[in-house]
Amino acid sequence: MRATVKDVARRAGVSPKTVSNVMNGVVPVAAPTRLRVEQAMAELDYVPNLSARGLRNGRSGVIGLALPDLATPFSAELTQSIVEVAHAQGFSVQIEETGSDPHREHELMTRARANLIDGLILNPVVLKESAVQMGVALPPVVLLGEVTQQLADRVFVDSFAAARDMTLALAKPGRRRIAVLGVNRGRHSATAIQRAGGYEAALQILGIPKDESLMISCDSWTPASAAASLAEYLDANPLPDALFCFTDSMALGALNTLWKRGVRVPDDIAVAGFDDVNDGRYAVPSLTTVSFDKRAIATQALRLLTERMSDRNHGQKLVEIGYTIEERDSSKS
Amino acid sequence: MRATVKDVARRAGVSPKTVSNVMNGVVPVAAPTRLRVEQAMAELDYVPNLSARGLRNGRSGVIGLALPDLATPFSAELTQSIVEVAHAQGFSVQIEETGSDPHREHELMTRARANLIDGLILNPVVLKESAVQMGVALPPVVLLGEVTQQLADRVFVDSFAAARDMTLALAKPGRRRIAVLGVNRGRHSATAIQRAGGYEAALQILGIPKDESLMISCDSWTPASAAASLAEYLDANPLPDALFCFTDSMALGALNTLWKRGVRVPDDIAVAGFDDVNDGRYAVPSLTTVSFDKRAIATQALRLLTERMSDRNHGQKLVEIGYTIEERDSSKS
DNA sequence: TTGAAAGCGATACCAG
DNA sequence: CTGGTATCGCTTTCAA
Repeated sequence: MRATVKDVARRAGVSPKTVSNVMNGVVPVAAPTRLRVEQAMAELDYVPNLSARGLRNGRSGVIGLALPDLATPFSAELTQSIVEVAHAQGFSVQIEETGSDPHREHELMTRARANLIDGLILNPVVLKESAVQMGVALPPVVLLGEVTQQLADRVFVDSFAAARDMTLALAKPGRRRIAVLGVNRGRHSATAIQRAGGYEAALQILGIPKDESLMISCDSWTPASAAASLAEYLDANPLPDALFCFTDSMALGALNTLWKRGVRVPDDIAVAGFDDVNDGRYAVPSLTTVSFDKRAIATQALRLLTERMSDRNHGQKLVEIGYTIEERDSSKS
Repeated sequence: MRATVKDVARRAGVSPKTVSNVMNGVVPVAAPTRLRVEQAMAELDYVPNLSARGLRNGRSGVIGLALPDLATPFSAELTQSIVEVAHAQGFSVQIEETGSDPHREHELMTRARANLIDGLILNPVVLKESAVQMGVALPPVVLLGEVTQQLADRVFVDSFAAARDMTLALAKPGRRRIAVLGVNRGRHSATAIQRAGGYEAALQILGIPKDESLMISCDSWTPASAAASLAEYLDANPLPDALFCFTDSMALGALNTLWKRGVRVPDDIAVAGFDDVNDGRYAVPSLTTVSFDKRAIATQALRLLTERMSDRNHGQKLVEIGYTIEERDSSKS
């Protein structure tokens, strides 16, 4: 049977309250008393029951992290940062996968309280204003990414500007047929819309007419799906001069397809991605990409979340994270 | 203020017990009563408090997943499988990172009860018998991987045999200088020891004398570390005929280094990895690897964990997961 | 089939 | 600075 505060208190000859004081360290306790209590805790191998504490305090010390696809390297790197930052602040992280399903995104937000979590960091894909509005009593939530809505706090990279700048960077002399990979026809991924928008803005700046046939769709943002989509595309279309993939994962799949067909990168086609994951940096050739500080995202998301937890009523807070264009071998001219 | 069972009960004109019965669905409730209760729950936007339930039941419905490095694609894919399988069984997953620190591994096991979790799936790196033995009252734990100890349940791939078979597969005619990358000098990674052992066993079968200078160390199993280690190695040593990296992540880093130096894969050197991550399948060239079913690992780990939770006293259970050698372009002869 | 009341373990209030 | 006590929300005997 596990030891409780009562057991510790009895063994130390004090009251449960004193034991609690020793643990929480906020109320001062006389040194000898503290020593007796600490010894009793050690002897009994005492471990506090967090369910009980959570019930009493109304906080569990756990935050939720919900991502669309847990299998991607980007998810892994972001998760690592968030877990490490959360841990440093005394939070545990409970992880969820939404599968880009708006219904699931909504359920996670509204039922968060049931899931034993004090707050939620959510990377939504299609979450619209409506989904956030309807929940009257939302838990503290911080959104990650480009979704447009006015209620929840949010940490984001300016995908529009980044995609525009990347497109401009790809448009070296002689490279005018610039394709994008990752357009989602049908589904309304906010990220895809932003990045496609930035791409189109760049074309306008460059004076290149928009060509629908250069916008390659790819519903699942995975290497497998990207490789297949690009292969199918190249069977029916001429090789573009450059290919801007909306994620590094897709870019890696694209590189594989190009290599299989004997297309040389960057000589025959320049390739770029977005996210700057480790595997892109070590791709063959190393991948040009939009880079941003994932640790900063984690830090800011946790800051916003804790601020929201302590004051549920302040206005919406937005934090923008900067980006850089990392030109690597896949687009060197 | 959040609604409680009492509020629901009052509104439905029943007792709290009846509300509880409706939720848990085990004790039969008359249809009209159930309807009234369900309506009351909906009207009050009732969400059960899991801390209270956990306190009462002694179970939180959360399991822990502790991995050495959350940033790797392998961690991501394994996490995805475990989250999905756990979710299907009604468990949430709390994620932790050990950083390969044995002290942290031990702490997670012994303090698991404090962390609000019912059980722990742990992928240890250096956990020795001692670390498991000393905990008198361990929580339900399932270990992942090759660590040798006799107490905790475990799901594993036979790394020794897999490494042996991969080495044999690499040893095509004319390829006798087979190197390995990922040997950990100093630290005692159980996985590294197993894989190095399998490699040496294959050499013996092949009648190739072991050559210490072909065992390249690499403490951190990341692409960055692998790329750097291999570069340093190649500066001082001739190119081997084949390179067996102990993880796909390292292999990707190695491919990058080889490519930068103009070494052709597989013509000049065959390369292989271990884990079969998505990014390896789409590497340039696509990566030969040891493949195994990550979903099966998740399924079996959860089965062992739930069995252990319902019976803390049965003997140690071991489940072996099969593997296959996937020969892809990086080692085609 | 349903109701009343006890109690899981930790904490905060209020005395002393 | 420390002790008694009520309480968080839910489930579970035991009765009816």
